[in-house]
Amino acid sequence: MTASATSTADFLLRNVVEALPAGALEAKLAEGRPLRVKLGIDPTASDLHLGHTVVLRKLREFQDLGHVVVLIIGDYTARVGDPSGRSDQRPMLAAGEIDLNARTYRDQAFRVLDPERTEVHHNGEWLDMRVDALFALARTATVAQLLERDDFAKRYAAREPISVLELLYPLLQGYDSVAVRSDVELGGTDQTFNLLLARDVQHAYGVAPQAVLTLPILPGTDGLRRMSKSAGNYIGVAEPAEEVFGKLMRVPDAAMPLYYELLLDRPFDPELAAVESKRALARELTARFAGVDAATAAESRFNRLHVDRVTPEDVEEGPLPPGDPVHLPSLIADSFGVSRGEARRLLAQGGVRLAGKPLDIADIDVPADRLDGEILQLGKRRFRRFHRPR
RNA sequence: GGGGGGAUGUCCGAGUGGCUAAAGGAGACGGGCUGUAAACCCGUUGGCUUACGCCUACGCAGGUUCGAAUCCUGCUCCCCCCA
Repeated sequence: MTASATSTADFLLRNVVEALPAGALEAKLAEGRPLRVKLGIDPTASDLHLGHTVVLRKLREFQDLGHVVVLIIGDYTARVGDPSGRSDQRPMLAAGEIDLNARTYRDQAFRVLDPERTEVHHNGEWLDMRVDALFALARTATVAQLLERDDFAKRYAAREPISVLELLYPLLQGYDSVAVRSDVELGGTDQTFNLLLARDVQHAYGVAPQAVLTLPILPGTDGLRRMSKSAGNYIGVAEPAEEVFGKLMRVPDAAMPLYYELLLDRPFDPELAAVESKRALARELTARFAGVDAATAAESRFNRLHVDRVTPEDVEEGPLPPGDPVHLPSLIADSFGVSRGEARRLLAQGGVRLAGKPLDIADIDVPADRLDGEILQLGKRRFRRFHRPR
């Protein structure tokens, strides 16, 4: 092995939790050719989120060294639903929904990846196979082997259901590796089993087994559970700048070191005040995905809203309903999409402001004059200005 | 084929005839505090109603009862075990 292959490997192994089997990556690099580095993403949600970008950034590093990324949109595997890290079965997605999601993935992935060095495939290209081909694939692993997987083992022990289809998932993912002849595959640590099983599948098909790199899982905005759409704790790369910035400011302080390590190129400074390090992170990441201008605007709006507590001027406008006085619960319910009961509750809790001043439950009916041209605020973040229709 | 268990509010999960719009937790939301949409504290969390209150709700359809999430019958769906 050459010295340069070793130092390149060291660079590529930064942040990597495990590189399996030992020395496999170095050996591949030593071949001196552009490697095919695989990442599979199932289009189960419409957006890529920051959690995905941890792996995407690592792929980018490979690209910058001249290697080729093979991005697989798992349109077929999405129909199975990867059970990794889940304790219950996933609902199958409708084909139309999957197609819709798949379309947006490529564009979003290219916010991080270099399109020039990326091959994109849908695994329906090869997984739409004949039954005898599927039989051949199914023969490459045993039930005992598949039950080795941690979450399968737990569910089996707990007598929870495991469908045969789920059991098949790792094999399908492994077949992807055969089809694209991947040299290296990346994934989160929850993917370790699948990534390794792919080696066996490749071997069974007479293809050189891939090296496997696993990366840490990024926690979501709750700072606890892995970032995912279904947990509702995700930050999408295509979200409006304001959302990205605000959501990042909502991430618990305790998760900051990990966010720095996995998403930024510079280390977390424990000396810096929590707010400042979070702010810097939010600024940088928002700029990365939404652009510098949008990030700057998002930050200043955030400051006005949450630091200065100033009512913004540029808010959505709407007409006042006919009738005077105006029944506030109805107006709030219709404008903000909450129920009248909730509007009433918010009013009673001091969560409704008119022109910056809190209203209370006595203000259930308000003269149209008081509302005309003024801004109604619901909670901290929802605003609307009303005008009397002419 | 046989036996057993289950379906409760956004989610998880108590509840076996009235005190149950339904414990508890999570989440979400509001307020307070704050250089954060962090942490922490308090509160709210089915719909309609200024309010009294009314309506809807515990898989679906019937039934028993003064009264049912709780009992009975049928149905649908799900899970486990044995074969």
